[in-house]
Amino acid sequence: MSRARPTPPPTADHDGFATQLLAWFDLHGRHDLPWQHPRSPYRVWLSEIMLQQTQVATVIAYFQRFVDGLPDLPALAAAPQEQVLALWSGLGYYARARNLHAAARACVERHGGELPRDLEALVALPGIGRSTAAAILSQAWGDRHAILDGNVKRVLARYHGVEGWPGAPKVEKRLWAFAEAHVADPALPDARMADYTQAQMDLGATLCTRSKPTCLLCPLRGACAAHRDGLTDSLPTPRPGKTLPRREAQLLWLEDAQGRILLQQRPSTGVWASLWTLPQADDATLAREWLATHADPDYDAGEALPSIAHAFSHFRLDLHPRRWRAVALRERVGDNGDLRWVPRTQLTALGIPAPIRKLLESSDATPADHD
DNA sequence: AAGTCGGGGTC
DNA sequence: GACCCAGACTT
Repeated sequence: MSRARPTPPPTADHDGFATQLLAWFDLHGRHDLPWQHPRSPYRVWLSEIMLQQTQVATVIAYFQRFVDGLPDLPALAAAPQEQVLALWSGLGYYARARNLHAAARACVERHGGELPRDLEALVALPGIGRSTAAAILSQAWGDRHAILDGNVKRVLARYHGVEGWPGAPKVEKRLWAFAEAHVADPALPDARMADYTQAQMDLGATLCTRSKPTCLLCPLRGACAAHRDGLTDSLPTPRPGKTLPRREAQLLWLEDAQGRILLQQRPSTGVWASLWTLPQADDATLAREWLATHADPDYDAGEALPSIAHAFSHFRLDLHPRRWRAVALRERVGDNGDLRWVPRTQLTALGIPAPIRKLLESSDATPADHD
């Protein structure tokens, strides 16, 4: 060792953690998730990517739609990016979709069209980190690897009484050490690695929840430090607070005489990268200039629609939509570059951010006669 | 170590 | 409103 550890190494590793957990899983775990039947490396991989920072209930419908359209790795690799983003549309964190796509193509080029059964090779693929790679290997093949996702962090922080925000590298390193120690327990059979990985996540998702954990039914309560010390409400330590900045933007909703909507593809970097949205301006003055440059109607003739408040992880965005109907674009503008007239029936084929799609679908296809 | 990247569920 | 969630990536 290059340096002395300030904290003692995990010693409470072979204490029945895995044994108790597996016994509970057999009776009370989730055995009917879509990616478990059938369970294949491709389906496990896809589910793990979709489940990054996203809850199971949200993922299920997206997973079904995605595997219906792209049922295996070669199909994903051969698909155009537009289709992949359309299937991901509404799920968020769109870099996951682009990385998934790129990783599939890398597997075709480097691994014979299959997902490699190797931790380092998986981590080398875009979008797959240490925990996701371990989850894939243990669930798809039963290989012996520790995972450390949000569920396991919460379970281990309570079970071992680990204080400090789990996102801090120092705390995360301790949690990894505990996770590895449990996996090294000889009482955990190789044949049960897939169940063991699933069991940890099921416990965290159904009993050891962030608020109001159901300790009465927990198979680990006998050795849980937080339960013993009355710290289940304060562990894991919450993330340090930060106030989010607020931004505003104007949305220009233009429809032509046929009811088609003018959409604009966003740049390949930044928020909503490569997705299709309404043309956007930072303020009303710039919105007026954009309209004067691209189309004929008077700005003030547009219908001001209710504002939309949308929260991102790192800022809040207030969108102010304004709508014009039966618009014609100026010469040399439209259906070129990043602008496209899109019929309403084609909206499902494009990757569109959730609040924009909700706005477009909330309104009548025909011009409103009210006033 | 901090910032970037969505959207929905929960309290 | 604030906080969280089957994280990874960039700087």
